[in-house]
Amino acid sequence: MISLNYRDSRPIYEQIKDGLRKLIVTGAIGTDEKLPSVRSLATQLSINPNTIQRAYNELEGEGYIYSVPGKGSFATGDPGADESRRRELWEKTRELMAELRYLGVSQEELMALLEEPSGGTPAGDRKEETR
Amino acid sequence: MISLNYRDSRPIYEQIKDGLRKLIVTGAIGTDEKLPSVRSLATQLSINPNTIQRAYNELEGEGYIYSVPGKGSFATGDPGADESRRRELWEKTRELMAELRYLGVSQEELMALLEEPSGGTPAGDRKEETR
DNA sequence: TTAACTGTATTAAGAAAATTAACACAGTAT
DNA sequence: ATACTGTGTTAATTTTCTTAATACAGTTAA
Repeated sequence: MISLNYRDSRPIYEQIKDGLRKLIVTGAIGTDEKLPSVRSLATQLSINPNTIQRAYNELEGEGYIYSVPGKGSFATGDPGADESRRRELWEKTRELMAELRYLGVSQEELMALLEEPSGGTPAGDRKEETR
Repeated sequence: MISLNYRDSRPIYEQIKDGLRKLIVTGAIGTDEKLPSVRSLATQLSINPNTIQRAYNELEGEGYIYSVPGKGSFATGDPGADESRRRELWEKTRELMAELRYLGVSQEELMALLEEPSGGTPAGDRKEETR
């Protein structure tokens, strides 16, 4: 369900946050669907429950999941309430696209990002220039 | 020129990398223009030169700057040679946009990201739903 | 009701990563 | 020469992340 990359410099709890968030926004985990319990996921990934707990706690802070003591943690249906997160992502996306343009990706290519929600690559690799 | 946020969980050298990269891709630092020296930037930000060195070293690895011992570090004109970085950004952008959609940003709004390279906000804030 | 789950909290220790410190060497420019 | 520049090294320090070992209370099913 989620895989950890120990060569990655980013902390484990961040990788878990990203992994779960991705599962949620892609619909792999539906609204109000139950997430693996803190302890079970910890066992499954062979890490400490506290690390999972931290990830869950922060995801709840971001509005992506909600937790009910005794029952479990579940995916939030509409996290759109928190304006801040949306602004943050919006800004980050703008910056990434600016950088892509700087790297030679054309306006037309960028439009592909809007159309096909899944696959795709920066496509037309420009011919090599020797520096 | 660059500001550090000590409340940010991300390491300083990462913040510096992002800051400089942004200055470069936005053109604030032009092609072959000299960046602040390792020592001067360290003094300016009140941090250790080694931390700056690490940021510069990694930025060079990513192709955004090049360094000449004795002279200084300069912005690369065409970093487009490294296909990997472009793929990475492309993928990351796709994911961000998927998440924005999940947060309720419409297809039309996303298009605004393509047209106006600078300002803008997620615009139409949908009316509040009480959860 | 007992047993096995759930989330949450706390305190301490350990491990890993980031940052600082103090140098040194060689190339460049004035 | 003097003062810059990037680069390299080693060690200590600080910060962050991760683990460990519990505990408590609510939930669920046998």
